[in-house]
Amino acid sequence: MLAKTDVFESDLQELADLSKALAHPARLAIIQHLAQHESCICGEIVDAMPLAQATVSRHLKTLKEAGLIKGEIDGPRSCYCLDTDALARAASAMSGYLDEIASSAPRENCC
Amino acid sequence: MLAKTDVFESDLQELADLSKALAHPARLAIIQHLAQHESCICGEIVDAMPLAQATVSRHLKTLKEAGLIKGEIDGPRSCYCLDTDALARAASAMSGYLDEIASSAPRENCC
DNA sequence: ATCCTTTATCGCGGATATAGGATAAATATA
DNA sequence: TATATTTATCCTATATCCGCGATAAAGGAT
Repeated sequence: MLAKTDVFESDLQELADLSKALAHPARLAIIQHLAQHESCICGEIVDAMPLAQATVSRHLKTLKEAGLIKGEIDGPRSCYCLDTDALARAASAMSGYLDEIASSAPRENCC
Repeated sequence: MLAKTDVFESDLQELADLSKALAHPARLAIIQHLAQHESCICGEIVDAMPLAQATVSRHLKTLKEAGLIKGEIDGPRSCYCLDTDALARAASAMSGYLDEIASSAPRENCC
């Protein structure tokens, strides 16, 4: 893209990036899985998803690039887990935006 | 897509769709603009965005298809405004998901 | 050293997303 | 009726996303 997005405020850009990371059910399911299970071995995530290993690995990379999860490549095993601080910041940013919208006065005079 | 996404739970699919609608700074800016201004004439939204009219119109369509905004085509003018009920539901769904994640026990034993 | 297991990456094909010029449609106005 | 205004849509180009088979990389096991 021709960098036309640079003209938007950085907080909106960050929130858009976060939304993009959340914009796939597989990634939402991976986050949920990591939250609900002790283990975070990659193979178990793959088994829990109805997708090929390569596809899951790609989603994990996307989540890692977004900073929502952490991963340690440990030889033939990889350990993934949530970045709880980052997720808390993400939740805060998202609810901050949506609450600000929700608290705006309704427009009865149109639509 | 080969309908592979159908295998995910519908609530995750809906949340992913919502996230996708929010996954562009222009759309976030449009929502913010509609929340902050009385008027919701399309032309004013176009003027407020650093994008071409055709591009803004497409983003508006995306938001409308996601159910986040309402629009009335009224001759040569169009009136757009927030669907506050839908946005409230969206905020609830998003925070419900993220809070559930955040409330999961942290995993000190890995990563 | 040779397999075996696990995971990341590459490469391809197909589907979407994004941007915007050009144009059409709808209506108000002169 | 002719014109101007406003907005949606069409079209094209480009970029990104998605899924997955194939392969590479990195250890562990025998």
